[in-house]
Amino acid sequence: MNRLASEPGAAQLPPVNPAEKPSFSVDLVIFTTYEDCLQVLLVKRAEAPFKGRWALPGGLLEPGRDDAIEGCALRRLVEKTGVEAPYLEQLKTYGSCDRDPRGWTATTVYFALIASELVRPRANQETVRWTPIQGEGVSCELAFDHARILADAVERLRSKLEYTHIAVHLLPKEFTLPELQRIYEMILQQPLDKSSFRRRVAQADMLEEIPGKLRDGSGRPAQVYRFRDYDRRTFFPRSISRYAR
Amino acid sequence: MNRLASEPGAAQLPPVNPAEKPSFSVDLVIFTTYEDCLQVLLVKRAEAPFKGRWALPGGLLEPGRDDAIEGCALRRLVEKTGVEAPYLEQLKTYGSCDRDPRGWTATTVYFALIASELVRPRANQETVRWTPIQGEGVSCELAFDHARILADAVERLRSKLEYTHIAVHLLPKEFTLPELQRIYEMILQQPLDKSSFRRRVAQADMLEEIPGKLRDGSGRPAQVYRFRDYDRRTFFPRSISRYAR
DNA sequence: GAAATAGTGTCTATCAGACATTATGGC
DNA sequence: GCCATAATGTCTGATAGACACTATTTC
Repeated sequence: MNRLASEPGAAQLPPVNPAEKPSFSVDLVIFTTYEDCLQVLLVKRAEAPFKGRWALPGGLLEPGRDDAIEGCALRRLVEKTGVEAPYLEQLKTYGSCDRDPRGWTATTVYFALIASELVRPRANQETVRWTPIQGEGVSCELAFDHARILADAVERLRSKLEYTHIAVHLLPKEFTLPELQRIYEMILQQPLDKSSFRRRVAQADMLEEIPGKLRDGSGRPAQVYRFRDYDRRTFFPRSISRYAR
Repeated sequence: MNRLASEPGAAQLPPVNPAEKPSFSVDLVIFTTYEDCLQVLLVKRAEAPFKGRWALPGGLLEPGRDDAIEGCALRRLVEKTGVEAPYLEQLKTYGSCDRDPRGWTATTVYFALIASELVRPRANQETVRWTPIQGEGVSCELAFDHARILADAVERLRSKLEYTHIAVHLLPKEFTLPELQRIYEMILQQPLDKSSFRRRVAQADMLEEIPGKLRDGSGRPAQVYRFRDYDRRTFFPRSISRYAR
């Protein structure tokens, strides 16, 4: 509040050299659950830099094509997975002069949750594949700063699982409570008490049961539920980790 | 996972027309507490568009000057306030073709908390000023989509107050518990129970008392505390709103 | 002593966590 | 009947919220 009374705030341009603009892209961390494991979608880079390495899907924002950042993220998500109505949330923006050897770049990263049942079979496992999350990331080396980005996304996902219901977006429209609990345990990597988990879900009042039942290979069939309101955000009063045994 | 096996993921390449890059800027929501009210720093726009309107401070990222986005935010914050070590956190990135009449722009917004005692007296109240937060924003009309951005920042601040200790960054290094409680009440806009508040702070074990005391105009003097660790993030097990009476 | 504010003590309704018990299917 | 899993019931220790009470200063 001392120097520069001259600075006109956000008053920018016209006379800005466009070559001095940083490149601006949108990247995606797309999660699903598959074979009892949290998985992330990776693509293999066909060009230098990091040619041949696995990376998060994404690409340059195209001002002539995308009206807004989120629209760009959604478009690329649909292109990659065919899923039209995913859970999509902005994670963070990463930008510096040294995260890409080609120069100053900024990328806004979104993370998405989709049910694996909705993903259409992939054409080419050589260039696009699901990769299981182990700990904070994946076992292979990723291009650019994508390992860091993925770690941030996994942390955000785990954190939000503690106090929201977003895990339902990893399941198809109809599911059972044991299936939902399994998602939580899989991602949080710890067993949860069944009774407490069900009490918590009931209190949130976010599910409605469907009079039909689902049978399993063995044991008593489980009640099938439907998510009541895909838009409303449910917040739990306490952290779910306290349900750990 | 079906169409385009051609897309090389984040592969972006040299031959992109720089004129098609969106403009990329960094904006700041700088909060302080002052005269018993949460305040935000606004600057008056000197140029069109929105000439004469109040706006959030910020400006274009300069790749030749800033190594990273956060560095750019910190530089502009120091320029505006003189505060060297603020609390600074990335809020969100807003980008679309219609948020600025001049064309496609993206802006990464940071929000900062500083103690009003640390701000050096401003040079020119005509172009830069603190403005009290009322409800979700300020009473005057803001330029661009800054009203929406400010509302998001206020919401984030209130939300984080519920489960973290970030309010200490709005106070000078040494303060009393009634002062800290007053900050919480001011921002959350509800009275809190003194006993519960103190129990909560004690459990977080984030403050250490200084054997000296602070006297007030009237009544018993209050113990002065110092924040134990400005880097460690303290999380509370429960939401603080439950302490409301 | 009165007023004002800081700080402590205590009671209680609530509830998370633990675990036992019952329910319902297949074989 | 047995096994496996789903679903419900019950007990208890911990604690948030409420509020009364004590402490320490100024006037």
